[in-house]
Amino acid sequence: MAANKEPRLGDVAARAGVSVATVSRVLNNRGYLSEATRARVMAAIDEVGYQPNEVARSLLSHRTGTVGLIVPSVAIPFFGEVAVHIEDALAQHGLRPLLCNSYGRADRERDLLRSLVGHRVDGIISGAHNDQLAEYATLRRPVVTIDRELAPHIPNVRADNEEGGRLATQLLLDHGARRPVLLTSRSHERNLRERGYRGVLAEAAIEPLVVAVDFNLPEPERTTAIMAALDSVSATMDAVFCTDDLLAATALEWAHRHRRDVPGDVRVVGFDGTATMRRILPGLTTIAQPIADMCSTAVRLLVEQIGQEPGAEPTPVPAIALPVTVVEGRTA
Amino acid sequence: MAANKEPRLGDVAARAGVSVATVSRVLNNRGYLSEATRARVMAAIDEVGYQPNEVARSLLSHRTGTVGLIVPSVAIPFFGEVAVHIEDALAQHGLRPLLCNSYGRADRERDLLRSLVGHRVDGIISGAHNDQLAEYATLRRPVVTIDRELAPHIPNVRADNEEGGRLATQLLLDHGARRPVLLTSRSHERNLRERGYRGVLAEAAIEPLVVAVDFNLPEPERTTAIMAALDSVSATMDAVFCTDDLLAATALEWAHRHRRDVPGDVRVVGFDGTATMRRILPGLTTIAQPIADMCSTAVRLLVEQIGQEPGAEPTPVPAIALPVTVVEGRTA
DNA sequence: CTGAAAGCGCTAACAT
DNA sequence: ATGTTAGCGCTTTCAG
Repeated sequence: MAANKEPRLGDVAARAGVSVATVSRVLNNRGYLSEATRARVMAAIDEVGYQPNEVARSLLSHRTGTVGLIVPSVAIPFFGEVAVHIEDALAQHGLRPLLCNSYGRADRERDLLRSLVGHRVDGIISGAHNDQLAEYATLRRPVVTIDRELAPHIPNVRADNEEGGRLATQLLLDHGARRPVLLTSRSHERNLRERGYRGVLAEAAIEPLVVAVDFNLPEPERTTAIMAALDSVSATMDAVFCTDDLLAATALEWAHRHRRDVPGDVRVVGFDGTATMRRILPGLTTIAQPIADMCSTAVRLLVEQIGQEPGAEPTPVPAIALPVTVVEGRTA
Repeated sequence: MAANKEPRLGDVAARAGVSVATVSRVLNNRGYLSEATRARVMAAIDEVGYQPNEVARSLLSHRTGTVGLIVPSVAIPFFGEVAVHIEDALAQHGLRPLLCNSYGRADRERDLLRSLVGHRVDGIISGAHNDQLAEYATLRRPVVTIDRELAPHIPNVRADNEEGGRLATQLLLDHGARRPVLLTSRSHERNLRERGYRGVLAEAAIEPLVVAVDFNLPEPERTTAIMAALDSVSATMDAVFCTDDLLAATALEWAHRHRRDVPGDVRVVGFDGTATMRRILPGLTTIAQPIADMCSTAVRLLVEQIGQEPGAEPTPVPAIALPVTVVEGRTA
């Protein structure tokens, strides 16, 4: 195994017979250089296989080129896809994500934040699900959230969840459902997908029926809970709008176990529409979030904040909601 | 937005009325300290909300506390799960992963490696799929691969793929299949899952039937290609062993479209058995890789290499193959 | 027990 | 056009 000693600027300088400053200049393409020395330095650089030490550069520039990416778990298809697109968008700005899985635990997220600040990340993109962590307020670092309202002054990018809820519910009604139930992870005022669902049902004068199963329950409790929740409304409903595709998958399994035909006996619509999910369950009818757009937007907002670094005016950026699309499958 | 100026050691020192050296000592718990000053410094530390600058520490210690994690894409369930477990295992050693998606492109992987070395990551864990990138040989940095033979001296952790191939194939035969086809992403001598498949068929005196569809084809070409591949063997086969669960999902869709009952007309077995996949397609019969074990083993090997840093004896670590398990679903 | 000072690898004045 | 030097924020001898 090669000795772990990377060549330094001085090694290149010595080799090229110039000073470190000169090497630094050709590296950063700054100031006046004679073609001759530039060439000589270039040669020396790849003779010794020199690669600038970004750590040293960071110390001076106060920029590490890294961004903390916090998600509940990249094993969840939605966040896996988010991670890919974020990484891609960051790369276009010469940034790399430090991956953090919070598992939905507030304590872990707190530790992660400390660690990221310690590493002096240039910014943080948070898609975690713990609402309102006070720590974010005192971070002294640019933050952008994905599908999560953290605080009024923190930019938030998300899909148009309420419209998505409306589209899903309307689609079920259009296909003949009379009693669509909402299966979600947390039912509350600010659940916009739920609000869309309730809105459409109100117009249609249909009584809403909501069942909730906590997103962060461990398996197999979660699956059991979902099954039980569906059992509890089984007699009265003829369709399910699931606020994410994973719930929808379990709803399909529930129907299968109960010999209920989909969409004949019960219609199912999901939410998220990740590429992976559509590959695994191509038949699933769902509402697709514009993940790639959301991610490039989030990165753009973050980079803008990083750009005006010091402590400039907050440039008010309200929540940005991007349009969703209906993916017609054969489950609704 | 708060000014992006983190407090420095000097700020704490001034506040506590001591020198920076003393603050450094309490931070690192080194040398002799009077309880009085220690307490005073501690107080000062959290009065100013001090958080050590890891960048500066890294410059001195030659350790960044970061590890490059290269995978084709965390949006792929297997690699998403790998990423989660790697992050978890790294965290136990105070390390964080810098996430890199190679999309299976060798040129991108080359760039990623350069960038990671530039960032002076403490090590690299590679689960990417481009075989034999020469760059790895000259990395001067600890490397461990997951499910990938890079070079004889680079430790590799993987599932017992050949045994998995055998188990899958045997299971199909046991369930009555007479002509199981292998659907894989690349057919060749060193495809161990394929070797297991061929081995069992040889014993049973059944002619193997292999169709391959490149893993890195973009959608929707890939799905089309898989469908076509299955069409091409449709008449002669009665079962499919897919070398990953994504292929299996598409095989199920193929059967659905052709009104072929599963497992009545055609039996399907997959490979990987990630938690996510099992949640989405709980009925799928598959061979589960011990992902958590593989990841903690990979991290352990990496940390050992990092520990003996300089350029010590390579401590020969042959490929480690961990046992797989059969997940009985209802597709075989 | 604590402080002063050197230096990690690099960039940016300031000289020459 | 190129070299010298002073830090970036921290740890670590070496003094005291």
